[in-house]
Amino acid sequence: MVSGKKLRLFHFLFEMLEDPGMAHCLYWVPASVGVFRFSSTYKEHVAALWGQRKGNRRPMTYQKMSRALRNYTRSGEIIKVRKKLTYQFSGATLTTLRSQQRMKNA
DNA sequence: ATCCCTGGGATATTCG
DNA sequence: CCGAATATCCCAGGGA
Repeated sequence: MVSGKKLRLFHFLFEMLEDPGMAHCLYWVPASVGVFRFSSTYKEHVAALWGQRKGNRRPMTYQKMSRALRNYTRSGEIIKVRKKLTYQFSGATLTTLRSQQRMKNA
């Protein structure tokens, strides 16, 4: 048991993106709504943090985290952008994420 | 050819 | 026991 409440991968990534301190490893791509990119140098750090947050037995890697990201293609939360290490939240997912963020800050 | 990124099937695990 | 959401494993394809 990690904490009791489920934290989804896309929620975690959104949190990282909203944290200025994480900008060196994960950041929004200017000019495109909901598009973000991993730093090729620190992508493994983001994965490691995700694995720690979930309390996984074995360390999380970008390879495994990206596999989970590809599953979102089927469910529609996130789609892959043709550019390297770049993905995009679907409009609906982004709307949900942003509204939840407002409620938290209110 | 090598490295790195990408795509996805199969199976295991955790939790409600 | 069942299903959702990964987690883990693994292999293949493509581009610089």
